[in-house]
Amino acid sequence: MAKSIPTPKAQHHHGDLRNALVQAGLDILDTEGMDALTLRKAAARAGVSHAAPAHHFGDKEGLLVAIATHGFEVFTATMLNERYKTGDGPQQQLEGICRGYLRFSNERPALFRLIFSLPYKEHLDPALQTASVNAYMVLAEVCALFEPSPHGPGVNELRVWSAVHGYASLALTGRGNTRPGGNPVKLEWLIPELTPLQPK
Amino acid sequence: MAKSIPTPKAQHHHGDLRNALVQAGLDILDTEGMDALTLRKAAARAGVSHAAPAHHFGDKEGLLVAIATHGFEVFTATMLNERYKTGDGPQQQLEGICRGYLRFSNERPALFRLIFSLPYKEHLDPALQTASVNAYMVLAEVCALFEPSPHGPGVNELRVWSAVHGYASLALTGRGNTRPGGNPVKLEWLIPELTPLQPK
DNA sequence: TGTACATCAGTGAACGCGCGTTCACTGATGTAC
DNA sequence: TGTACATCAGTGAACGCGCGTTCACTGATGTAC
Repeated sequence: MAKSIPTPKAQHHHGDLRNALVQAGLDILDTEGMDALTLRKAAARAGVSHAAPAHHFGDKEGLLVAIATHGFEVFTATMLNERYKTGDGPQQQLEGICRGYLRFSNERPALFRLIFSLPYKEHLDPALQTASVNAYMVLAEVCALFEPSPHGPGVNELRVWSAVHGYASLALTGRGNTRPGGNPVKLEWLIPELTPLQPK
Repeated sequence: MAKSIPTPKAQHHHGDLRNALVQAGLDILDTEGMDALTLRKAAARAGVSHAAPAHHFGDKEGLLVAIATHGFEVFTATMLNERYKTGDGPQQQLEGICRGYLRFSNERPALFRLIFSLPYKEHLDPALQTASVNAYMVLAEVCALFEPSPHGPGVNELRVWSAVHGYASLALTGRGNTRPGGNPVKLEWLIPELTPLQPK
């Protein structure tokens, strides 16, 4: 049995405040956007005094890093979730993760912007680094099902990534469909054509 | 002859304060970044009281729009400036404007982010709209030198734009060269291959 | 099992800061006659 | 050319705001014995 019955009254010890603050931050991003994301609002949404976040994150940057880390994890999960939906072939898998990419940027635009606004190389937070690399690995794994680019390793990944990231970014500012006619854009039009590996 | 000799002392009438404030804003963006761009700092850099900007721009949004408008014009000029540097052929022109695109994003990252962070469709400021469309027209004109995409009008533009915009954005966050080896990325690797029109 | 004590987590008040905006004002400019 | 007056552009003081951060504190938890 639990040591004490949790009452609706405020308890001094939250128990899982760190995660609660990250969740609060994600909620604020999704509902009010980046500018509204402050330590004070996150604390308020978590039901805690506004000085509490300092204990867990030190400063605001710390909270942003924690949120971005979680954001990359959600991002990775979204891509993986779409990966096999169309089929098992290399092309279907590639389309799947790109569809996941666009779904994430479309459904959680503020979070998408946040995770790609933190500088990559200088930032040494290990958890963030890991989460970021894991997201990239989803793409790299699928690209390994294709013939490597004649221009060198990683070039296929870069081409696909640039195309889908660019389209996602442009779409977020309302420039996704500047064509006169305006039929919906199909994902296949954007993804560079790669040659699947021949099974021996 | 001028009516009065301009003295180094502060004059009540600036004469060209609107442009001076836009220039001050551009300077701040280039040297200190987006977060440092405030009405008060722009006024200070223009050598004017901090309440002066309100007369010309109403509020902060107004200054941002004016800066972004100028930003689009510089962006357009940068692309045009590179357009013929490699050669007259369609492929060379296309590479040229893409090189200009990347040069602009690389040299003026904060300005680049600003012009693509203002929402496109909802924003009705006519000058900004015009400047933005003019930038797009540079790309559209060069794409007109190629066979139109079988998928419909504007699709070639969208593919090229997505690729180069995505690469530019990723490079700004330090993700432009994630490949193990790390040879410099060549522009031709990124641009989708289009078929030049056959001269009849 | 009970007690003493160290450690940890969250509180609440206070701090200074820079910000955008407002407003009555004043100095400069332009125009009518 | 000169005068009166309206209009315009920039001033400087003041306002309230929300923010991140600090700090002594208190309540809760965990541990040693």
